[in-house]
Amino acid sequence: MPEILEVESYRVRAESVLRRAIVRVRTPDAWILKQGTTPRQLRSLVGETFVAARRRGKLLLLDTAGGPTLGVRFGMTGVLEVDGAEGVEQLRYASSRRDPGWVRFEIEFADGGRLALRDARRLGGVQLEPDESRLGPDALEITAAQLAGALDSAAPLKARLMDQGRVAGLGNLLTDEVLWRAGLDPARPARSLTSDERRRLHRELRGTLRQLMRRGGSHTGDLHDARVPGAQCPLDGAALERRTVGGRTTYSCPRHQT
DNA sequence: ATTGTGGCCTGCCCGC
DNA sequence: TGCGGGCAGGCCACAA
Repeated sequence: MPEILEVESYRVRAESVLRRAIVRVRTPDAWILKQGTTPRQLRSLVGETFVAARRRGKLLLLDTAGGPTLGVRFGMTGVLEVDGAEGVEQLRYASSRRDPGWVRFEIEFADGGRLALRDARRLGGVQLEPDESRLGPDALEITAAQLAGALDSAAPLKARLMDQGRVAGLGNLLTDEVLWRAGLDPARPARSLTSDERRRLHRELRGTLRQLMRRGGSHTGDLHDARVPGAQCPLDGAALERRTVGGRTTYSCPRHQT
């Protein structure tokens, strides 16, 4: 499940394709072309070079010098391959199989290298000129004030944190981990947080993302192994609650998340 | 406008 | 051993 941490590691890896001439674009699966992007438009990348690898939330952005910007989304099982290697060593739920039929999009460079999207479940996507303005502030950079703005809502706290238009980058696992660490009930109305609780959430959000980045990804959280039916809270031993919040399976501790 | 719901996709895992 | 059903979840269309 590529969340912000995995996509950031893809972005770093994608920097190695900058300034390399694009000689071929393959689009074997038209399904993953989004927002009306056509194979013909994508072939206009031939002759260009990428000059910057950016990221906003879970969206990877590859800018060309004079041509369009390429946007890549990874869905749940998407993997970025660069010159045959993967940007993330172990993606939970993403099979490590290298089925050639799972390559949905591929760019070849003059030196023989390549950049490819491999996605077993086809939930990822590729498009030219993605609308970045639809995304909220990036979760790795978000300020306390921006977070407070994102939480001005009656919607459940978790739903708001996962709304990519409000905060960009958090998925189901990271959100559960952050709220568990912050001791906040995912189902609480977002605007019910006190200023102390908002400060705590902001601090835990930043700390969690940085720590899990160093550990190796969204699946390395302290709550992660307990996100199974019947497990106990790793913090206080209470029986974890499993429910649906914001449309997503949610694990939380009824004792210390209030 | 805001919030919630269902569906898409398909590999994987569990129980029979 | 094979098979069916449920599940995973990012994202989008649509409903209320």
